[in-house]
Amino acid sequence: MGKKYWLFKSEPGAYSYPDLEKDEVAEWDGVRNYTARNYLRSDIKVGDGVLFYYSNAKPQRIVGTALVVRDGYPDFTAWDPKSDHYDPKSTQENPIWYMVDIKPLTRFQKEITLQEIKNIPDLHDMILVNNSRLSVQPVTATEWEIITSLGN
DNA sequence: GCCAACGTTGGC
DNA sequence: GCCAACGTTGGC
Repeated sequence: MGKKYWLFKSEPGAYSYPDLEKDEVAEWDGVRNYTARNYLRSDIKVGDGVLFYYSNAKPQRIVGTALVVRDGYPDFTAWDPKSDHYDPKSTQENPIWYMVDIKPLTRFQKEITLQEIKNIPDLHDMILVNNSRLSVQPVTATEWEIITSLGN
């Protein structure tokens, strides 16, 4: 399997790119959507590229890239009753939710806004454009190339 | 702040 | 298993 590409969303007030740079490695926890979970559990692998997107921001935009440094493993925050992401249906024997670890790669010199993406015909098929709700989504190699060459 | 789109829940 | 009702996300 070759290298694959993804887009992860975060609200900058909840977890920003500078937070990732400070932490050096982030556990991408708290995803509670089955489509996104399937990607995290089965498809996202060490070495894959991640576009870091700010949702609910002004403007919404991609601010940089990150690198996957750990394959999917159970999201233990689901087991913690004190966590905002607690889910009593998930157990250590039968975990429901998964996460990966990422580290910062490059912070864009020029951030790419959602509006710019919508203005580029070759990016019109991005899930970001067509299903704005999915918080972990695949990106094609072509889309990755266009966006990173504009940003860096 | 509004609301469309989407995902999940639960009654049947 | 279907689908209506509800809750959430996130763009505008």
